[in-house]
Amino acid sequence: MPELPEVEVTRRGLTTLLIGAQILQLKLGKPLRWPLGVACQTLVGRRIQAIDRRGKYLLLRLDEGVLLIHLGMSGHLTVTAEPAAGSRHDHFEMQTSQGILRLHDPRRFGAVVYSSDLQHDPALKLLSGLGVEPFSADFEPAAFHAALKKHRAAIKSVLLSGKVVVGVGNIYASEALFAARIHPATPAGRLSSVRSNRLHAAILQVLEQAIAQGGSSLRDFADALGQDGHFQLHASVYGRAGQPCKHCGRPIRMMVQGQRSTYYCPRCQRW
DNA sequence: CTATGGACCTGAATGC
DNA sequence: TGCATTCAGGTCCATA
Repeated sequence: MPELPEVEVTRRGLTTLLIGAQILQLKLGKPLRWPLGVACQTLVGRRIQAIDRRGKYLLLRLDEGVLLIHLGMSGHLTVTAEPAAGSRHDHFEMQTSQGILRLHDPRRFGAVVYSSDLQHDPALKLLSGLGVEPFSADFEPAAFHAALKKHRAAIKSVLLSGKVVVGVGNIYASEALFAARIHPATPAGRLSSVRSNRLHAAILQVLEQAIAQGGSSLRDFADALGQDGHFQLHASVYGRAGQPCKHCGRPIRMMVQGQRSTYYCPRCQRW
């Protein structure tokens, strides 16, 4: 679930519920991707002042230090009032004065890492090297085109790498390339400025639309039970191998790039 | 420096 | 029905 839109929707939901909350207790389950990096007891009493996002990382800014949360492949954050029957995949729980923040993450690729100061390891290492935020002023067509020129790999892989722009995951990489009518295997550095501009616009459009749709899961999110949103993704190509292209009717194809599935229309998307 | 493949972990879906 | 294989929304790290 967690591509940038889901993370952003989560961020907004958490912001309305947890700003100003004081941490009362922390509970850890099985190990996540990295250790928390601080004794739980140390964080008790601190307050959540703001919740930001960098790429797919959530940054809970405390009155001292930052809690960095990543949802990995299968992570899901909820806030509930009740202690609730703990599932065996709830690996992080933070009881606050305004509810219990709970990370449910079966695959445990997610992480919760504390940093007393973002200029510090390991947080610095995690956040440095990330590409520009798609919704920042830095994500601008000419700069995007210039950045793509440095890469010889397939445009799909470059989008996924997050080195040029963050937040475009496996689903939206395919979707954005379809919207821009660009073949996923095209070398990134070979895109003309016209096509690069089209991709730039497509990325924004696809992410914005997904966030707007994710808004429907926001209500569920704020729900006391924190049920899963099930907001549907009406994908044009993702997961639609063999089904007709919504534009030309030809069958959508799947190929593997960098061990990830890519979906595309061989007719609408060209080099 | 860029590019590629493996690793991490669990559950659901598919195949025999 | 049971068991093995494949695949899944991410990204760090070692290697070439």
